[in-house]
Amino acid sequence: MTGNAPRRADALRNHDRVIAAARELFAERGLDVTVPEVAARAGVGRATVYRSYPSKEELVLAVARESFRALEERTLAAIAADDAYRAFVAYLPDLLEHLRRDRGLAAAFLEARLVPAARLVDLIGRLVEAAKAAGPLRPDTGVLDVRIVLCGVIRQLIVLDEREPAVWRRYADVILAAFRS
Amino acid sequence: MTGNAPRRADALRNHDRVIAAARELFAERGLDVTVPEVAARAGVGRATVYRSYPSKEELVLAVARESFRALEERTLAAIAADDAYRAFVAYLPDLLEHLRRDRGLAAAFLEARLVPAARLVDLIGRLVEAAKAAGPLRPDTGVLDVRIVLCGVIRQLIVLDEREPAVWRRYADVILAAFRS
DNA sequence: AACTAACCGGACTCACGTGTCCGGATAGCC
DNA sequence: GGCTATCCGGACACGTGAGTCCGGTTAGTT
Repeated sequence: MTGNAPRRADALRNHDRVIAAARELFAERGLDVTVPEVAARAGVGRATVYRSYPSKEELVLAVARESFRALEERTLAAIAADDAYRAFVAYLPDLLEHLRRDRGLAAAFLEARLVPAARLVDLIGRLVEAAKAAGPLRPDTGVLDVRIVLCGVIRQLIVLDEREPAVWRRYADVILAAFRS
Repeated sequence: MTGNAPRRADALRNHDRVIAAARELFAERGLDVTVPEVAARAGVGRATVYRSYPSKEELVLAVARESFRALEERTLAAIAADDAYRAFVAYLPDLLEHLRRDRGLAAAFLEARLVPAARLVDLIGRLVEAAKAAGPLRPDTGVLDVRIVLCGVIRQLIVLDEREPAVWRRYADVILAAFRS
């Protein structure tokens, strides 16, 4: 790690295989995928996975970090928009579509203990506050509503294993209605 | 069981202790309570619990059955009300208050595989349909919204361990807003 | 008071998933 | 082509919770 000694070629190749397998499996089936399953799909042994990522959480973060960063950027852009309300209205279906496509990302998003997830939820809270000042949202709306309503609906869509894009789109609209005054 | 032979006094006493302990623990902490914990609180051994209830699910049902029946009755009454919309508006905070008070009941309510829970959700769906005909609800609202929005918000309130009555009351209102057109 | 059938509960098995270890194999260098 | 540091992965240790079993005990009857 620190000494960044040149790692052996097979180690690098296996590392790539592991993260590719994890990316696929997490996206398809969420974070309940077990480490042995990831190892099997990658064609390596369990211990090889744990060598690159000391715990399953590290693996999850490695896979999801980029997606979180992208979502954060979109959120910041929406907050900074001229009309934060319109930006929020456009943002919601976009967010849900991303989460629908990647079950692992959605599951990570709902994991309040995960730092990037908590940060993103806070940002969305700030977006709601900004939107409130620019459009017809409930005056008492805040980050708690994001945590309860937005996260609750997303969690339930996952629990019920809903995959239909139209259904997810519809709930973007329903969530918006819940926030509106 | 079948021969309903007169059970010994100590067996009946232990049975009562077990169900009382289960009722308390489930209400306080939900269904994640383990069977050993129930046994310990009841002051009996594990096997004694399994004698009365062959599986944990049976125990849960035994504890929750009465509450489900009561909720079903209230739901049916609301469906049959003159103004189903007003009945629905009054019903929601009432339902949430019951679930807030009994975490085990709330957890059971969210367990779609549990027959009484599924039946209650269906009934609430019928209530929504009836209310739709009598008041300003979205025309495309139905039982799916109950499953996603109502159950989602309740699940998230539990996940975040929210216990404040005022917060639960507020979300009864927010859910209603989500259903409204 | 003695006897027996029923009950009690500690100890056990089983299943599953995370994380560790060490003997064997192999890549990279000389 | 040989040597060694590094990596590989099957086997293992651990923790948790559900559900079972059997020797000891006690309630209820005669």
